[in-house]
Amino acid sequence: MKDTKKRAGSHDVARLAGVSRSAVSRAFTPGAYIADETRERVMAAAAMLDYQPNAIARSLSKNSSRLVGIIATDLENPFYSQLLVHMSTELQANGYAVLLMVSRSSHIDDYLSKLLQYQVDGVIVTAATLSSSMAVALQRSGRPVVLVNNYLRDGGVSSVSSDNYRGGRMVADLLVEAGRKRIAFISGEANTSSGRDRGLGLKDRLAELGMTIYAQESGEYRHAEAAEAARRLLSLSPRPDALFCANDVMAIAALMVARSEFGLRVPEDLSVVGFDDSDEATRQTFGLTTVDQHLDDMASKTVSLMLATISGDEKSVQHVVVPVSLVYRATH
Amino acid sequence: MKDTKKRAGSHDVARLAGVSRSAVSRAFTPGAYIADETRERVMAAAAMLDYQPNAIARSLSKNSSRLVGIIATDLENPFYSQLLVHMSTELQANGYAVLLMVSRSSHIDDYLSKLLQYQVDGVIVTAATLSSSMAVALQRSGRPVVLVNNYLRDGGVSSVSSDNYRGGRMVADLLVEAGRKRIAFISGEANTSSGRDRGLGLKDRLAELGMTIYAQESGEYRHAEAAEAARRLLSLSPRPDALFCANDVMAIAALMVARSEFGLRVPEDLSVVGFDDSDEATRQTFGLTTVDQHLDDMASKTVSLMLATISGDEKSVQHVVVPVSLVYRATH
DNA sequence: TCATAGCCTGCACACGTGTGCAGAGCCAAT
DNA sequence: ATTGGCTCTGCACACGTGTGCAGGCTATGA
Repeated sequence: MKDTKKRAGSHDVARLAGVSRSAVSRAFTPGAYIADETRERVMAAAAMLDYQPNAIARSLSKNSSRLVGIIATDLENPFYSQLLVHMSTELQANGYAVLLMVSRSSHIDDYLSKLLQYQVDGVIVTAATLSSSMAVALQRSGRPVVLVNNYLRDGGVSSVSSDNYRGGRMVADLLVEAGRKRIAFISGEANTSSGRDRGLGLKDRLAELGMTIYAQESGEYRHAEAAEAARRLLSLSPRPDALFCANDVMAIAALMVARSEFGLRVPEDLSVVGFDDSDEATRQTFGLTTVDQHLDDMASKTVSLMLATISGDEKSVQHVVVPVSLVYRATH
Repeated sequence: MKDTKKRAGSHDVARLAGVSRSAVSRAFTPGAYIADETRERVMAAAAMLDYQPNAIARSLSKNSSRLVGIIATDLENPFYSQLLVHMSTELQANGYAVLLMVSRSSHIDDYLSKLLQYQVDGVIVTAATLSSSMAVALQRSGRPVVLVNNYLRDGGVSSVSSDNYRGGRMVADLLVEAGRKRIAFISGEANTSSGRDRGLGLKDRLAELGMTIYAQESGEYRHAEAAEAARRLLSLSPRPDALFCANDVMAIAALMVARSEFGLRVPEDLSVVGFDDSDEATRQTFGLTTVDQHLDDMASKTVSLMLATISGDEKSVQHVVVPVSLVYRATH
C-alpha cells in the first residue's frame, strides 16, 4: 500500500499553491490571463506533486483531442514505415499525438470508426482504398481526412501523392534514350491509384514515341510475387530488354532474378528501373536507377494539409501532387 | 449550413428511443443489466443517428483509456517495424488502441510524459534505453511498462527479449563445427543489452572451446556503418574466416562487401551469420544463415504481459525470455 | 476621500459518459 | 389480499479540465 496515491489533479495543486483550480488551469494555458507571480507559485506546486494536466479531460472540455489517427497498411514495405516515421515526427513537433491503426488492407471501416470514437481531430490514410460508404461517413462526421499515396476518383476527400504519372513518363524517356526496344512493366496492386498512374505514364509516353509496353505482369508490390513475375517476363522470347517496376522492392527482386537465375548483366543485357528511391536502392550492390518520391516532402505536405484543414484555414478539398525526380544509378 | 450538426450524444439517442440516458449507456456496455427489448430499441435509435459512444468521455469516467502507448525507435529497421505491426495488431484485437510516439533515440522522457498525459493504460518501449530517472517516474505513476528487446540491469521494470546470450552461443558452436578458426564479430550499438548479450554468448562459448573472438568492430546496427566495419575486418591479415553480425541488416551489408569488394566466396572463403531472420535474409541471393528471434512470439508475449499487468493479474516485475533458433541457410 | 479603470481571480457551468442506489412494476407463493 | 422477490429503470453524482462572467483589489488621478 505504498503508491496507492492517485495521480495529482489540478485541485490538489490549487490547494497546495493556495489558489483556485482555475488559476492552475490558466497557468498551464499559454496566453491566459494570469499574474506571473501566481503562475510561478502554481508551477512550483505542480512540480512538487509532479502534476501533469490530464489530456483526456482537457480533450473532453475543449472538444479537441489533439490526436491524429493514422491508418497504416503495408508497413513491411520500408517506404511506408519511413513515411510513418516522418509524419509522426512532424505531428509530434506540432503538439499532436498519433493514434495508430495497423490494417491488413481491408477492415478499414472498423478501424476508422474506432478512431472516430476517440474523437481524433483528423485521419490520415496511407495506401489503402477507402470504401465509398466510409468516405461519406467521414464527410458527415466533419473530421478532416487526407489520403496519402492514393486518391479517389470522385474527389470527395483530400489527398497527397507523388506525380506518379509524370514519373512513368520520365522512365519511358530514360529507357527509350538508352536504346531499349522491348520495355516490360511489373505493376503493383491493381486497385491502387499510384500503381495505375505509373503504368499509365509509361504507356502514354511510349505511345507518343510510337511504341507500346512489350509485356506486363503484376507483382503485387511484394518481393516474392515480383520475383515470379520477373521469371515469367524474362522467359519470353524475344526477352524484354528493360523492366520497369512500380516499386523498389519489386525492382530489387527482379534484379536478383535477372542476375542469379538468368545470368544477365545489368544494364548491358537488361535495364531495371524502380520507383521510390528507398534505402535499399542506394546499396552499392544494387545501385538501382529509380524515381525519387521525396518521401520527406510528401510527409510534411501531408501534415501541413492536415493541420491547415483542422484549423479551418483550408476548407476545400485539395489534391496535392508532389514532384518526382529521376535518380540515375547503375541499372539503366 | 447543412452538416453543422454536432455529433449525436447519448442524450439524443435516449430521447429518440424514449428511455433515459443510463439505458443507452447500458445498451452499449456488454454484460450490463438491461432488457433485451430496451437494448434493441436503443440500438435502433443509435443506428438512426449513427451514434458512437465517445471514447474520451468514457475514458474519463472509467479512469481507463484502453490506450497503450508505444515508444518506437529505429523503425527504419524492418525488424522493429514488423514488431510494431504485430504488437499493434494484437492490441487492436484485444480492444486497445495504440498511441504511437516515434523517437530518435533520446528525448524519450518528453514522449513518455506526453503519453502519461493521455492517461495510457500502459507503455511499451522498444529498443530504447530508459533513463533511470524516467524509470522511477513510471514506477511512481503506477502505469505498467514493458521493455522489448532490451532490459535494465537493476530490474525495476518488466521486459521481454529473446535469448540473445544463448543465440550467441549457438552461433559459436555452428561456426566452430564448420571449422572456422578466426571468428570476428560486428557488434550493434554499445549501450543495448541485446547486442551486449549476443557478443557475450559468442565470447563465452568460444572460451569454453578454447578460443577467443578474433576481432571486433561496431556496426551500429546500420547498413553503412556495418559495411565500413566489414571492410576494416576483411582487410586484416590473416583475414577472418567468419563474420558474426549482431543484426541481419549488418550481415547483409557484410555479405555485399565480402562478395563484391573482396571477391570472396561465401561460405567457402568466409562464413557470414546474422541475427533476426528478417524477410531480407530469406532472399535467395543472400540465403543468410541467421538466428530466428521469433518475432511474432515476442510480440504476443509482450502484449500478453502488458495486458496481464494492466488487469492486475500480474503484479510482479517479469523478465520474459523468448527462445531463439538457428536457421541454417547458405552462408555458413 | 472618492471615483474610475484595469488587472486578476474565483464561481459555476459545460464537456459526455459510467454506475451505485433506490424504487417501480410484475409475478408467484402463501 | 398481502408479501416477498426479481428484473429493470432513472436519478444523481463522479471523472478532471476549460472558460465566460462578475466582482475584488490596487493604483491612479482629481
